[in-house]
Amino acid sequence: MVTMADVARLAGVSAATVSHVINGTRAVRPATAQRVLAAVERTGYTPNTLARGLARARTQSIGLALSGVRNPFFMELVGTIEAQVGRAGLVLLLGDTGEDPQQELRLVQAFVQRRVDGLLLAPTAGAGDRVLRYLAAQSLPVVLLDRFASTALDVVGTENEEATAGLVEHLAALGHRRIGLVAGFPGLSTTVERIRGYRVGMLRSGLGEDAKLVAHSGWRAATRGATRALLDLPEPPTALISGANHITIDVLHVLAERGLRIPDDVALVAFDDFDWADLLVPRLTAVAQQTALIGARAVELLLARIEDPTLPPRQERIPTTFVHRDSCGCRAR
Amino acid sequence: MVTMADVARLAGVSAATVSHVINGTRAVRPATAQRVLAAVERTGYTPNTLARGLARARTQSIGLALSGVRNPFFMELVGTIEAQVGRAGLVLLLGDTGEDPQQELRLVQAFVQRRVDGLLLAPTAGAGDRVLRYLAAQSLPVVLLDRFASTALDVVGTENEEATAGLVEHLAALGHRRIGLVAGFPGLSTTVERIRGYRVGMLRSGLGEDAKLVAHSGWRAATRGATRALLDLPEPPTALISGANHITIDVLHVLAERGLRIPDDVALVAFDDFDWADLLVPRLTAVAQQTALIGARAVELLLARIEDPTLPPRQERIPTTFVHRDSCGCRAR
DNA sequence: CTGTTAGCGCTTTCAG
DNA sequence: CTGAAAGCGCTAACAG
Repeated sequence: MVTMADVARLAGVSAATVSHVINGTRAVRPATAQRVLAAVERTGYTPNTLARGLARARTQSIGLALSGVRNPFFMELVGTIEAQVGRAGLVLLLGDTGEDPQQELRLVQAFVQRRVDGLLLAPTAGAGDRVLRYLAAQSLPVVLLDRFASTALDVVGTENEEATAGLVEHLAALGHRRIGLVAGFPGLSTTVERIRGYRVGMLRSGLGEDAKLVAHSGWRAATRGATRALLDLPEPPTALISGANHITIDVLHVLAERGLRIPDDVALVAFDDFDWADLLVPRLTAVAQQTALIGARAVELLLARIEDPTLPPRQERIPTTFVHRDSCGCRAR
Repeated sequence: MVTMADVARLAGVSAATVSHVINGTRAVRPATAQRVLAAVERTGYTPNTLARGLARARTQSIGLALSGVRNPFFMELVGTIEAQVGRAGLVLLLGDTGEDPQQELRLVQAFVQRRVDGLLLAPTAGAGDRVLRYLAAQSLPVVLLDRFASTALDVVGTENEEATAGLVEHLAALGHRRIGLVAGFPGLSTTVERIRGYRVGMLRSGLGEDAKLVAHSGWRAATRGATRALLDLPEPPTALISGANHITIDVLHVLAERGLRIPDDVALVAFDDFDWADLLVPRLTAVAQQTALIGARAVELLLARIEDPTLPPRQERIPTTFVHRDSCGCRAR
């Protein structure tokens, strides 16, 4: 591996000069610069970012920790974030928390050890304590993704409550009285907020609260079990709301396995939209998160905070859009 | 930020000793070790991986470069690879090539500068030259993903040709004579192999070659256009094969927009399966790639090569599985 | 079993 | 406009 010293020798200058022409960090006589550049070219020199990072205490990299296997929504987010980060000339370190606080902590520590300049994190449900405290101690620029787990940090996420309430009201307006919710991973702020939104919607629609109508899911098997339990109620719901991306797929599977027709036997609306949602029969009515916006905004906030760590914490709610299709039973449009 | 020297001072030992107890790299008197560990604990010391990497010429990180936005299949791959890499105690740097050779080169260079220990790359179509040559010059452990773009490097990918031929034969056995193919991104080895497989299948089935029956797609708009063109042929195909993941979604959209019924108006089979493929009506018949296996194997090969860079190049073809459902027109099972 | 001493490759004062 | 030199924080001989 060719080093800066090699280039310096070949160009007949000092390492300092090489460094400066490479970084454009001080004026260099054009002729000298030319020789350096030529030497770089000839040797195929590539700066060693480790050494640079060590000297500068800046690595031009940021960490992203979330739970992707669990959630297609996050995989989309990874895409938009990677693009954004790349455009800023930074490199992305990616890790999967698996929704496990232990793993999450390990991951975040690994990132810290790598001296990332900033961190994007979708905190796990149990995270409240450990990771957030650890992060605070590191005074590392952080923005939380999707989940409002702290008011002391920047957070970018979706407006969950009103969106879910809207879903309920839509169903209620169609005459549904028993509306079930298959809620997301327990303990996440998104889950909590969507459940709250569901309640608000029920109340506003003059429908009582019936705790039995909200099913608490977990990992895949649990989600299907919870859905079946809902359908097995003495008085089963006539309409279902799926609380998230991956849940929708499970709900659809269960409905199919029971031979229930949508929307006639049971209407369905979902939180989170898909590429292929209008390929289903009936086409899926859903609330869509603005993934690209969320990702872009999160990166912006992080870069700003890296620039100026003293900024007051900002919490941003990105609005959803309602995609009115047919599974709600409207024969829409 | 607390440094190793701080810990050493607090524990009343030399930095060398601290280093050795942390890395378990030489025997240390238990009592001493205890003091060091205690000091680490008290100070909340976190090793600086940059410095370590600089000294060891090893970063415990690997780079992954592919085109995710373009391809859900790759996003799945990212998931399995991340898990595998994490399990090995390494960190993953992720970058998106956008199927653009320029961007790909920049990305790979960024990874090299970061001194990743190894690289996983799904080379772009135009990559043959630049990147691969650059990589060769770096003598960096590399394994290519999905695309057989070099015989000098390790490659892990799917068995494309026979799988596609099988799809054709399946359709032909059902009586189809005009079978169309919506091929993938031009120039990729996967695309080339699947087209070849298509031809083989046609020949074996006693169907001639008709170049007009294979549509060459590109980015999204192009894919839909190509599909429409196929359907607008004077003698349109009675069956369609989708050449990849994302193409299937576009094909389905076009079919829907034309009001064509599957499989009656046109049968459809696809390369690549989905989570939700059996939620469609009719359920989609497809050839599934073993994503998890591909990812796992790629990481294994890379780790092995990092251990021993002199290994001869290995090229592995992971077999596909045929998921027989209804869109082919069999009313299967 | 432990400490000293060189680096690893780059950046950045401080002089000139 | 340019060079010398002192680190950045850690590892790894080399001595004891």
